[in-house]
Amino acid sequence: MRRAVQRHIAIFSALIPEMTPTQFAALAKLCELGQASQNELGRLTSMDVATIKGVVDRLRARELITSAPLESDKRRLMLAPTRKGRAMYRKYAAQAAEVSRQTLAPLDEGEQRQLMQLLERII
Amino acid sequence: MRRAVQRHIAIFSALIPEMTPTQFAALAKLCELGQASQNELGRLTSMDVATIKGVVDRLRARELITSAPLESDKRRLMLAPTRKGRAMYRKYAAQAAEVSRQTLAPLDEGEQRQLMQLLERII
DNA sequence: CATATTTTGTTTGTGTACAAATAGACTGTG
DNA sequence: CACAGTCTATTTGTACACAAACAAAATATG
Repeated sequence: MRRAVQRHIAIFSALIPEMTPTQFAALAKLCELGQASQNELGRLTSMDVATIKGVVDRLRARELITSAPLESDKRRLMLAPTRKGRAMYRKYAAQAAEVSRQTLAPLDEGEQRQLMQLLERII
Repeated sequence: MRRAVQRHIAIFSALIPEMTPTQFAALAKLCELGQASQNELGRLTSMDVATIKGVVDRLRARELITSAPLESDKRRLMLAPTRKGRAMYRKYAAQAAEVSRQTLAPLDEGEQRQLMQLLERII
């Protein structure tokens, strides 16, 4: 599994050198949701609180997302993609699908579905 | 895949808290080989040169392995497990198999074999 | 209402993981 | 022999990934 992930990340970096798979995952999820708190986004992308903080910090530093404390719950840090972040997401959405395609390329379509289903079940 | 690896690591940590999966992988491979250069061990465990260095440093700090420059090729750093390292490996070899067993537990035997084979093919 | 508990976020420390630059040692070829 | 190219290891910098400890805010419960 570790090696498979390594290969997947290598393919991602080749096709989308502008950001990491983790950053893209967070940005993509946030674009789908429109907005979310940092903690929510972490849960939805399976990232630790410390990890998501780092990812969010880097996305914010690149002005791909914004963050602001929520008035109604001052603990929560609401995140939203910027125009630039949404543009970045749109730009690479198709490429991201291509990453999956290339990663699974050695398998035929049935095998690909099978692998995905088996992985789902051991999560 | 990332989530599956996360779960696998969590199971590993629960059963073998004394070391990380990466450290165990390196120690196990070195015990199987008897000895190897740092670079060789890195290649055989799919670790980057910088990564294997860190892993080796930590294993050596815990006196699980030794390292010495090779007389016949002064570039190479020959590694070997210590008595303590071999004992550690023996102690956890069965537990490591149990980690795999638990990780794959949601699948029946045929599905487990299938998953392994599919993963092999996308490496 | 008061306080115990939970939730959210931050900080620190350790451990992978990889790229790129560097240095020293070896090998092959002219 | 010389020296160009290769191999091994190190260093530095960036980016996940998680545990543990902490603080502040919100909620639950008596």
